[in-house]
Amino acid sequence: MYLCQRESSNQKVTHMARKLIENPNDCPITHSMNIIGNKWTSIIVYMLADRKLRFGELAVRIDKISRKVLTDQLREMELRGIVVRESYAETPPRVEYSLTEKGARLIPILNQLCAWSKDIELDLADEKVR
Amino acid sequence: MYLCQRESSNQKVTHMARKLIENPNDCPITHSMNIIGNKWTSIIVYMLADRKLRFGELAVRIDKISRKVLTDQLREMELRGIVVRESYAETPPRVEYSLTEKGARLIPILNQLCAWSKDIELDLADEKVR
DNA sequence: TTTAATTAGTTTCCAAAAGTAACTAATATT
DNA sequence: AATATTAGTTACTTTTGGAAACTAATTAAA
Repeated sequence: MYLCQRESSNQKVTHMARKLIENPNDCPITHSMNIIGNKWTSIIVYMLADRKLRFGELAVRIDKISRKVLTDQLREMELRGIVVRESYAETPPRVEYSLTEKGARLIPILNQLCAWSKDIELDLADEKVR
Repeated sequence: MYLCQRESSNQKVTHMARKLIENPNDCPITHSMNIIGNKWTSIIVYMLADRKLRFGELAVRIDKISRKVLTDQLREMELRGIVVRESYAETPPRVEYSLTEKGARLIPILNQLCAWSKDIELDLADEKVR
């Protein structure tokens, strides 16, 4: 029930591990949520829809994401086969992230999700409280 | 940037408030993630697809969810207009949750997500480590 | 007539995930 | 020698999620 970091690119295995929902019956929605059930994964996929982006480009486009969390998410997504990381031995370093086929197949679904959320009359709950 | 609990049904306002991603440009995917970007919301919606369910029915169907988190999620979803809570003054109490129109419109999207996740060859990352 | 059962939650306390800010390595440029 | 650049790390704090025991109100059973 843990997704465990293995050797990937040139990172050490720092035992970052995310707790997954147990899913003995292979409930597909549970499986889906174990992959994209967090704040950032879908946003990252969406940002990569058109073209590959460098780490820093992702960071500014997503704006409020911290570099640490962006790194963590990208690692997990790489492990899941949603993104590909390409690192160039240049100075300063260049690292590009792009969607895999599997990641790309999420895009139309995310578009529908966007349509769904736009469809929604601005409700009270969206107000900023405190 | 906080979603704040207001009077709902007969609960007191215990200042449970969830931090939302700031979204000044109304990015639709960010908006979506502020609504369903967590482990449980989609699973709860999916469980309610066919019919209304009582609190306890949801709890056993979702299995590993804790009662506290289930309560929290349902409150937030109610606030968001995704579910409706109907409480009957019986003993023992009966409380039923059902999807709103808005919630129901998520179902076809979740079905596609399920198809996407089933489509995926069982990858190494799914192994239970530790 | 105390005792148990039922349901929809709370409460307390602890673990895990997300976030912040400062720091680093390896050059290239000024 | 100092500064800039990029893709991260590190150490730390805050926020969220989770486990387990507890409660209220009433009916049913012993």
